[in-house]
Amino acid sequence: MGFAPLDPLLHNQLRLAIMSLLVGLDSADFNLLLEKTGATRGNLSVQISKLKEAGYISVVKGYKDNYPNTECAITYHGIRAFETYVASLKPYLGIG
Amino acid sequence: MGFAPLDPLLHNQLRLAIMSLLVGLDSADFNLLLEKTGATRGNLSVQISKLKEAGYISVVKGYKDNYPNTECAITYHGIRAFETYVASLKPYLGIG
DNA sequence: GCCGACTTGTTTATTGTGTAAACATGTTTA
DNA sequence: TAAACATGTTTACACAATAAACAAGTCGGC
Repeated sequence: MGFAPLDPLLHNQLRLAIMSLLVGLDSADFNLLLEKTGATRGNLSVQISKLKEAGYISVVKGYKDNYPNTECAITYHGIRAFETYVASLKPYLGIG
Repeated sequence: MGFAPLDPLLHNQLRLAIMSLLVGLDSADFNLLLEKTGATRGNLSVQISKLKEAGYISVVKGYKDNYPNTECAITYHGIRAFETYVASLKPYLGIG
């Protein structure tokens, strides 16, 4: 029962919250993530970029009611990474 | 089902591994932690200091077979913090 | 005894990361 | 048309993580 390395990208409160939401939601826009996570815009923007860069989420920029709108969705790769992270973390927590 | 803040002190791979071990072990010396975590000495030393500083663990320096020996044990405060962390983290992971 | 290798840990220095403040761009309202 | 608002992005700073360098003592051969 060793301690597996934890994906550093997911081992961050905000990025993990984003991924956790997207796993259950299929898709969410910037403002929904903002509301659900309680993050600042700046921080949310940065972390979305990192998740996108890693291919964990897809980001589509469009417009909604004339305003810019950023729609995020988790990718298959992201789901795999999230599941691996959760499994790797459990031994640390004394779970399962 | 919001996302509670995660104790930054515990939301770190090495410190979490140390705490996880100490929860189950009552007491462990520097070398045991070194072996079980796979960390470097420098890193382990730093993170032990931080956990001690927070009152999450107690550190007793003595000697074993003529060599310096650092014995670590989790405190009641540390157990509480660990349990709170685990409970706070679960919603992020989609657990219970 | 002395010198080099080993043991146990600490301190430091560098690199990276997290975050909020400042900024950019466009839209609505008065 | 000016002020306030909406949606993000960029940047700058402080903090954190880590390995390398260091310190202090111990053992073992000569």
